[in-house]
Amino acid sequence: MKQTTTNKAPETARSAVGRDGVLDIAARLFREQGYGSVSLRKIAEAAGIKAGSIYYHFGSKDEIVAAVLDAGIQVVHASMRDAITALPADTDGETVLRAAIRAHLRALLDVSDYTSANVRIFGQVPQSVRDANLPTRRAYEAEWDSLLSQLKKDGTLKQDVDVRRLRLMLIGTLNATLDWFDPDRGSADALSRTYADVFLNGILQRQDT
Amino acid sequence: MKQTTTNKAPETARSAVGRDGVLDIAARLFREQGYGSVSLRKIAEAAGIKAGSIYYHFGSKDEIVAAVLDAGIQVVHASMRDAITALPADTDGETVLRAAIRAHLRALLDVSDYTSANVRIFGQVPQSVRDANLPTRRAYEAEWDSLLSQLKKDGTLKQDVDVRRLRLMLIGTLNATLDWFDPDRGSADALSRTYADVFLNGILQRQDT
DNA sequence: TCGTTTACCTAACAGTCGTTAGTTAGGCGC
DNA sequence: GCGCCTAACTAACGACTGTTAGGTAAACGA
Repeated sequence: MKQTTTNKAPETARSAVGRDGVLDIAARLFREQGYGSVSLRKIAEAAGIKAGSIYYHFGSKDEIVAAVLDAGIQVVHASMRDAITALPADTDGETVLRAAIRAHLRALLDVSDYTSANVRIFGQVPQSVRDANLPTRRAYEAEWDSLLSQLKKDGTLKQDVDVRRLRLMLIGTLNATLDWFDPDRGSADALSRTYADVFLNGILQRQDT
Repeated sequence: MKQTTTNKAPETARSAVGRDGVLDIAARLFREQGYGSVSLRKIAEAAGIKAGSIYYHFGSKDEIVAAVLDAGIQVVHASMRDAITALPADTDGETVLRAAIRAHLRALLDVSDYTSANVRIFGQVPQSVRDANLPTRRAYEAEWDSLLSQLKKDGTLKQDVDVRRLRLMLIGTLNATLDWFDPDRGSADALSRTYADVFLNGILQRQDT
């Protein structure tokens, strides 16, 4: 999603940001300021070009924001899938779930302006743009449901958990972190361990010690 | 926060919505559509008046949205405090925490457009408006920290929980519900029980059966 | 009955928005 | 050297924004 200029770096005009560069900048601004406060003129200025020039790369503002949203899910989806497929086949369920949580949180907080922009602005964009992002979202949700269902079947999770509800709760909790996370107070990885501890074992002091 | 017309119902002009009525409508629109897409003209139209007339009741759009944000926290704060002070003094810690979770979720999902509007638009409003809402927020957060600290001290909670982090996680999780909650799929109270079960006991199948 | 207050109205302001049309200049293949 | 492609530019469009100034009509206290 980054990797501008596959070969020789164009440098045609002064700026040389190109389509990918504009998209990177749009994602960063959307993450920082939300959807409504980011105008095409702001994006253009940050990219060192003029507002009208954006229409050489994109057909509309909606097209930009839709591209940002899709890329955001694809990044976190790939991050989560890679994390769990990289584990040995006989890894226990708890470890797999911890890895998935860590991968999601990493993409959200450390790696990708696209993923954080998606979480931040999804609720602010026009309905049509939201709808266009839904298939990509559903694929990611299905990946989680598949993982959680398997963990339920193999006895890692309690048998009375509602997979869909648990997935909504999990992803909602992780995404909410974006509102208050401060890297100076602790890394995303440390936070993911806390999250996993709470979800897996709860916060209640247990009698059976 | 509702209760328009303490005594005789003005009915002066045609609409008779008044300041409180405009605020109610603004809160509803903000909850439904977010901050950026709700103009003063939309609020005015929904209230049956003209845009300029809003300036009789409020000095600016920021003043409206600030009033909505403050009321939103006050409603959920009162809901949560009332719920726990209504319990008998010797109520066990787990029950108190469950009551607090239920009260927050009720205010958010069932009772108040103000609370849901706050959660929805807080991240979208200008910095100055956010700052103005902070003292009210901090008071509510302090109430939670006080509750969680006491539960930790009396041994209800594990001794290694970080109160601040747990509070951020808890409220973040509850608020995230707003993005997907559908009353047709289950009540807010039923959902709050699921939340409490997960947070208190975790989702892991336990060996000690 | 008169003056004041309350709650609205109309009309316009300057600014910003997404978007479009037409133009320009550098680099590459032929 | 000529023509094309790429990536920008300028200038303007209509729509919409928050906001203001000044006017109006109904209700109320004296």
